[in-house]
Amino acid sequence: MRFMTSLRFIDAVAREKSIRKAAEKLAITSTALNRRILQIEDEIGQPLFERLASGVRLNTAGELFVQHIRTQTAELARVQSQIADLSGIRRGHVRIASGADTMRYFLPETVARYRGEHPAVTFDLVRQSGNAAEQALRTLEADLALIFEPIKSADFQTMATARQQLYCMMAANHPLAKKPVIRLRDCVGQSAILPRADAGLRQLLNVGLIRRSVELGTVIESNSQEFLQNYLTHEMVISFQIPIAMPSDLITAPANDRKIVARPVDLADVPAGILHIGQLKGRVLPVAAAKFLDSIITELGARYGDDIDQ
Amino acid sequence: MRFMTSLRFIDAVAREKSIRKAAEKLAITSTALNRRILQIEDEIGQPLFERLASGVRLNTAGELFVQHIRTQTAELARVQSQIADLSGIRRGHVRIASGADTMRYFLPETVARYRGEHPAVTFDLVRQSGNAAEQALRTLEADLALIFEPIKSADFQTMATARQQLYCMMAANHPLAKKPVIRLRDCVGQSAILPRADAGLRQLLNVGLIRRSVELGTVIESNSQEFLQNYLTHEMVISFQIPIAMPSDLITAPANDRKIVARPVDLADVPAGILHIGQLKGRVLPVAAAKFLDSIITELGARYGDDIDQ
DNA sequence: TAATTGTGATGCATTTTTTGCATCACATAG
DNA sequence: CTATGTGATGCAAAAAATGCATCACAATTA
Repeated sequence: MRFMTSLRFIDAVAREKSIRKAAEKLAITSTALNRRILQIEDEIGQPLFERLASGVRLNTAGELFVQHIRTQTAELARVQSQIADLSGIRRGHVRIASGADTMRYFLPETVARYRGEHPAVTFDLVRQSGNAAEQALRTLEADLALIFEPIKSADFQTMATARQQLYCMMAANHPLAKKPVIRLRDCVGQSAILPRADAGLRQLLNVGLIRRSVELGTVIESNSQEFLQNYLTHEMVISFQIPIAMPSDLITAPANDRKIVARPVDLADVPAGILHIGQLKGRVLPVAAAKFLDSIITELGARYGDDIDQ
Repeated sequence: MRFMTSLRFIDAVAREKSIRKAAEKLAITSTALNRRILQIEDEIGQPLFERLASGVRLNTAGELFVQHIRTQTAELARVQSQIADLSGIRRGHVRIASGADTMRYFLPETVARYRGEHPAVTFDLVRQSGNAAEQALRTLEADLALIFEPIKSADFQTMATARQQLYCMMAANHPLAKKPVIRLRDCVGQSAILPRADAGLRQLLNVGLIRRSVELGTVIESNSQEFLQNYLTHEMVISFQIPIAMPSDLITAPANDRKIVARPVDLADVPAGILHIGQLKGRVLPVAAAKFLDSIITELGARYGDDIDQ
């Protein structure tokens, strides 16, 4: 949209904190960008940026104005999506900020199904921590966030939650694999490979470990879920995972020819964690995003039934 | 604001329902205006206007987009006002839609006091019927509305109300002037001059007249309050008015040297009417408008005390 | 301390965009 | 059918945006 150009440019400068850097990203010269900014500042009647030797920084007026730019950009996207929806073919763009848990299987499957019905809808999927995801909602870089952690921001509006019981993962020939349900005391002395401390799953597990006074032999920490899962076939260790981050047939299907198995951890030891699906409070989502949110909720309902709240 | 030009133009065409007429109002050629519209339609991906032989008309997409333009324009005004407020001197523009009642004395006095404190704030005051005022809020042509009538729109957010008792007005030497309180039965057979049927006051009076089975000799109807009031000194007739539409000292000050007097109508005959002060539901007002609303409420409180609700 | 590097601002020529005139094509009213 | 009004379009002129070269300033580095 042509008339948004100057506003987009200002937003870019605000994010880059430098006119020259922003100009490079925007594929124009710093001269042109600088002039657009001076022009807007002139029309506003006062500067939006402080000029520092190292670049620029938003002043108070700039903060207000950039916030306005971001909400207006999001609003425009919503209206465009609404208009596109009039023609029957749903178009639009959905931006999702989410943790690694849902990026593995849940989102690929859910997005694929949605795109099967609405091929003109495009997606941005950004893997981020809970904090960053909440921030992305606030700066309107994301429409939806899926967060498996306690929610910290008051601006987060939870649209649905899914309870996720912790599962213990291990090679099929691991001694613990024989038990249908794992108690934490069974894990004493076991070597474990775990996600890093900033993951919601790790926090959940820690609660149980402290409560039961169990210590694990943590031999590896990684923020790569791929690594953790694939490592299980190479050494006799255990790991933990929540259902949504596991292949959808891992729990339900018989484990005869599997190399890796998942066993639930007793809820008395580790309570179920909560996956939050939400948006920025008070925001009206574009049609495509709102409908995809419905799609997520339906999918969660089909998978976890009673463990879903809306 | 330069970047709003195309949007402003589209809004103008939507209001004029003709590109050529809008172009004239905007002081450009129809060619330029037409091209801007075609460009935006091209960017949106579908037409916003239906082309008729008599001009243009918004289609559904256009309705959505123009609504967006109007809210965006209002939002921009709010942000600008907020930014201006940072510098200490309050700037801004307040647009008020109101009936004739408050235009006579109340608004001139209240606006003057406010401008005394904030000379950089400018005003638009549009005298309109209740319906039109509600409509003006909806199209974002007005920030505030003062309506002495039942509210019809669900989009109207009442921020304050003031109860207004009906007063009977007459020349000081009129026989009824001796009574401190007027009963409707006192008015039987009196010649009366009244506002037209679409005024809130007239509707209020009618309720009482029907309830008490009283008929007035209505000799003149007019929608000019000036006319009604000034006519009282020329013929022995009565009229009716609410306090807010009377000079502020008419009720309180002694009537010794007055040519015109006001006497309250018994509340048992005619209930008090409600003056509604409000804005478009859900809208965040510019600083100047929000503060002026405070000012109105304060002024009403000072005048009518307990008869104010917030 | 002096040189270097990185920043935003600005004059001038160039390119791109917007505008206005003249005109077309079409619909409606008389 | 004619006259009048509407929006659309080709083309030249006017206006605006852009890029290059360069300046002035501050912070960092040698």
